[in-house]
Amino acid sequence: MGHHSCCNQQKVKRGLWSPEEDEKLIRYITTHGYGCWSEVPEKAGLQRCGKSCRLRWINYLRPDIRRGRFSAEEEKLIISLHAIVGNRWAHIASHLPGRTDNEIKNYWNSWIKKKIRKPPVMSTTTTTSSSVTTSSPPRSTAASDTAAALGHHLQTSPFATTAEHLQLDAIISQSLSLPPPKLAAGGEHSPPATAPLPLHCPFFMFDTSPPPSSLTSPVAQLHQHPFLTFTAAAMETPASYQLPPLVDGIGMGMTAMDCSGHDHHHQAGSNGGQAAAMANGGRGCYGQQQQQQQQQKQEEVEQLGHEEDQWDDESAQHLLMWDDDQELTPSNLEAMESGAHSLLFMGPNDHHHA
DNA sequence: AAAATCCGCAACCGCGGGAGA
DNA sequence: ATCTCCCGCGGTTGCGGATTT
Repeated sequence: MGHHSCCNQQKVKRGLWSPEEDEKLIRYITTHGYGCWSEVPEKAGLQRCGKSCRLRWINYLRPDIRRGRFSAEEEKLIISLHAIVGNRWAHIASHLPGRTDNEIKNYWNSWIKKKIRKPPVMSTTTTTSSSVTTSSPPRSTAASDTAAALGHHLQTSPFATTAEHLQLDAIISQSLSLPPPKLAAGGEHSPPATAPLPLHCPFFMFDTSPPPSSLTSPVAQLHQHPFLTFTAAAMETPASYQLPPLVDGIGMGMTAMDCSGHDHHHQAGSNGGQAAAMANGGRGCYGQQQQQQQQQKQEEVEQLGHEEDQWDDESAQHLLMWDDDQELTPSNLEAMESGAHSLLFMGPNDHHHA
């Protein structure tokens, strides 16, 4: 395994940076800038490759870098953005000033993944904070529809333009920074008027095209649900009620997983925490035919040891775990609908895996 | 107290894409 | 049209401190 082309020279140092090296790099960049990274090491008197210098500067030495723990708001933002764009860490980082993609990636891979593995305790007595989400209805907004359409387009079209990516970016930014828009008026499936969803509720990037009129099942009625607008195609396939793809393959092949398992234990999808979750307003939702699979999984989970530390984060309290080897069944959907679910959270996807 | 294990984080690696020759 | 260089990104590794046994 050779090093990167810029690192082929002899005497290129690797590993941790010393304070002296940091100082040299800072001094050089603050006085000269970094026009061409490949030239930086030589001009700065460093025995590093340009790539290493760039990484060190961007991830650690930049003056505007923000260090320390992620705040609750940042955490929610990460969750929401990840639900939309998936593992595009640089994209997510662009919405979190002072945070680097590397930092967010590490954060997600450790902390949030751990949370997904240690699911919430579904208490019947809701907390004060959860009262917001349990009563919050699904909502659909013009912005989310636009984002959904854009997301679908960017995913499916090889000719998507930079402007379209920027547009999606703008919508995301706006939606995450402005107060939740009012619910659309009217509609036979209008949700009850309740408090707006909290910040952490992400968009749904599903196809919002109307279902065939022939569909009259509860599943089909979900199309009218402003918050659960799955594709008609997905709903029409009895064998596998899989969620339609989100942006860049997010949600591909993801299917429903039990959310009210015994002992409140849930497991995210395997393959390194590839999981999605759906809030269910504090209620469990089961697919009966999933029970056996679930039990098997539960046993595996229990063998892994138990969650003594409970998942008490508000933003994660009502997540229904999904796994990519299980199916989203009509009964699941009905249960979700009746529970006035407020959050759909899509975890990392593994569509890159073979 | 020492060894083993876990976990967070910094850094590396490989790949894809854009720009320029 | 092709090649080369460089940048930026996501995935992965490995170090070192913290925690557990």
